[in-house]
Amino acid sequence: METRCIYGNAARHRRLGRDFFARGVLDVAKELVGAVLVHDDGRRVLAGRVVETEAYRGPEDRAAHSYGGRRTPRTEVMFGRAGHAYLFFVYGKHWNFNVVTGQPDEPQAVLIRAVEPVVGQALMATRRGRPEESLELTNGPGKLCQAFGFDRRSYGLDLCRGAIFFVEGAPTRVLRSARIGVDYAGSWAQRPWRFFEADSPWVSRCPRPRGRLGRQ
DNA sequence: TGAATGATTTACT
DNA sequence: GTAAATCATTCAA
Repeated sequence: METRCIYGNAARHRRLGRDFFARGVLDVAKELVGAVLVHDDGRRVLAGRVVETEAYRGPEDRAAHSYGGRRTPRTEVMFGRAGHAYLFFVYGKHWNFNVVTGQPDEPQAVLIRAVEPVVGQALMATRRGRPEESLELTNGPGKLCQAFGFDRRSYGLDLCRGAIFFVEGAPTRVLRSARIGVDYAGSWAQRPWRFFEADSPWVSRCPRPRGRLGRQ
């Protein structure tokens, strides 16, 4: 599926479709790094290259909101079809944006943790209260939601159609680490289910090096 | 109906 | 480096 040009050059951009998302969450999380997240509300366009993701794989993953098959109004969308948006509110302030993956009744999702702004930095800067060139625009899951204007209104939206979507990006070097902020999950927190672009200044934080050479 | 808590961010030392 | 902010969601009663 073609979309109109959204960032700068004349290249054509292909929207990621159902088949891309209806796979295992680890594959999708890894391959989303380098893709471009777009929010086109018809008046303004925002876009950013995904540089950091995390995979959450219920029901077995203790770190996932869908752990143990927990099916609530909040997690409901994760039990449905891949390619839909799962948003949740945390710490009394922040929204986080995910895309559902896998097959129905496999409650998985990829958390988008950081992007590199590509289009619409001025609006992102206004919403974030930071300069346009600031790394703080979108280098965290809550920050990018604020910059892109994501909140409960986007819950359940189909990312294969509509105003919010991903387009294919160029391949890039992807590293992995443990996920962030899920220490409550015991050994599940240690699994290397966080994926991020090597050498990107836009990732939310540098992973703690593991091993003498800082290898992943 | 009430209590606990969190897939974070920010300010401050 | 630490700590406070702040409220929707969840679960127990």
